[in-house]
Amino acid sequence: MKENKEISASVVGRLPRYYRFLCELSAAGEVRISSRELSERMGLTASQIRQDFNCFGGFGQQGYGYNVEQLKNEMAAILGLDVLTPAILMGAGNLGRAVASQMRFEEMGFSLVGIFDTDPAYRGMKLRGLQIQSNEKLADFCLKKRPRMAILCVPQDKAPALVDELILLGLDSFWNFSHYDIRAKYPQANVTNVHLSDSLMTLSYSIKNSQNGGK
Amino acid sequence: MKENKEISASVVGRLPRYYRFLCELSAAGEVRISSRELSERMGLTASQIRQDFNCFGGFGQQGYGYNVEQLKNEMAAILGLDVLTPAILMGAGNLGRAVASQMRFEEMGFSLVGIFDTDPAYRGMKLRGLQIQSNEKLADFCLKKRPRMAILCVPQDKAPALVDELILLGLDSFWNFSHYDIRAKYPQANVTNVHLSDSLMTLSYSIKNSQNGGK
DNA sequence: TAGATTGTTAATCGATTAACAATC
DNA sequence: TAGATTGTTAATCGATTAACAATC
Repeated sequence: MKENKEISASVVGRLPRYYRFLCELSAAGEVRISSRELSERMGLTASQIRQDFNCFGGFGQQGYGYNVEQLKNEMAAILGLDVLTPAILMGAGNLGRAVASQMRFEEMGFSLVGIFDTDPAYRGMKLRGLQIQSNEKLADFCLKKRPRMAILCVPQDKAPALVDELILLGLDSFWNFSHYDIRAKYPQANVTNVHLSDSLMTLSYSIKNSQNGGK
Repeated sequence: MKENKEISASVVGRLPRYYRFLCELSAAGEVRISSRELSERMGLTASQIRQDFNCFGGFGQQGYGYNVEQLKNEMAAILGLDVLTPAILMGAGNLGRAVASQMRFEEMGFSLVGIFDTDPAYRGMKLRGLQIQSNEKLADFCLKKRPRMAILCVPQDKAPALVDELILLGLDSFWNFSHYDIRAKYPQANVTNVHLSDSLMTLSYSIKNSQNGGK
């Protein structure tokens, strides 16, 4: 793997999709694939695919293409799926519970080790075999289990203080479902934002600006 | 509004965030804002902000800046939030229920008019005052209520056939939480994808490629 | 060897930033 | 009027695409 140059966000953003297609090809028993074939399946150019892969090294073979299994494994290693980062869920509301019960964390480079919510109504409830705990137990828990990543599913106004606390407790990575801008205050943190409402408004834009517009 | 040129996806992707900041400014009672001030708050360049706004028309005034209230309203109109598109939720699993109960559809240009799930276990359950219905009632429902958008929260393998059906029933827009590539088959559909697992893998990448790497 | 397809360099395209004249 | 800030054009930067020599 070429460790020198920084990989652009555009390239990184395409990696999970490459990985997904390679998993499907692998599951379907395909042994080799050319950049042209892959480009047709994925709706990209073959050039882009080769450029993207070559950010990380030459995984192909001239005249042959790429070995599906090998490329899939390379991709998993690049994405860091082979090392599990311990993660906690903060906020066990509708969205938090959906995320906790639905995501296959272990296949995505994480293991969910704790779930916290301030609301006593959830106390005792279990998700994925994990009991929902009070935030009062957070500090102790972090000392013992050393989670590194937090999934932020708390209400907007609770996010800033909570992030401050989590940073103090040694976490440095966030999967952020709130609109709080973590990177503004902690530029060194690893942050991936999921802004569902932004995504929905984007759809509104494209509907109202399509041929049929308002209908 | 300049109706001529197509607006790039990069610009459209920034509109909801502009709108969000303008709502906050408005709520805080701010009357005017300059592109420089806004750029500092948002972490963008003033140039970019002015370029973005001017895709849609000149909303500012030289020497003064922008009127917060007016700009907010313009933004809402551009995003099409003032017209509600009727939408249905397909799939009332964890994620579907979270989305249905959490999103403020009416503030984002949509109204949720129906919820459907094949699983009889959900029959009778209510979300936002809407009863979860059997898919058998879908065709009749669409004839009556004419939903235009569907939120796809169904398992991977159910998506292709379901989209075929929804297209036949007159829907042309999708908020897609599955990995099924709707646009490949229906290039004219309005589609916004939410790929939670891709998002999570992206975070894994940035963690494992940060200074501390694997830890 | 001949054919295929990569890895990589060069060309193009688009998006972002800088600069500044227009003007409130 | 003088100062501020837009709208817009030009310059820069980065990402995508095309081309092709290297090579399996």
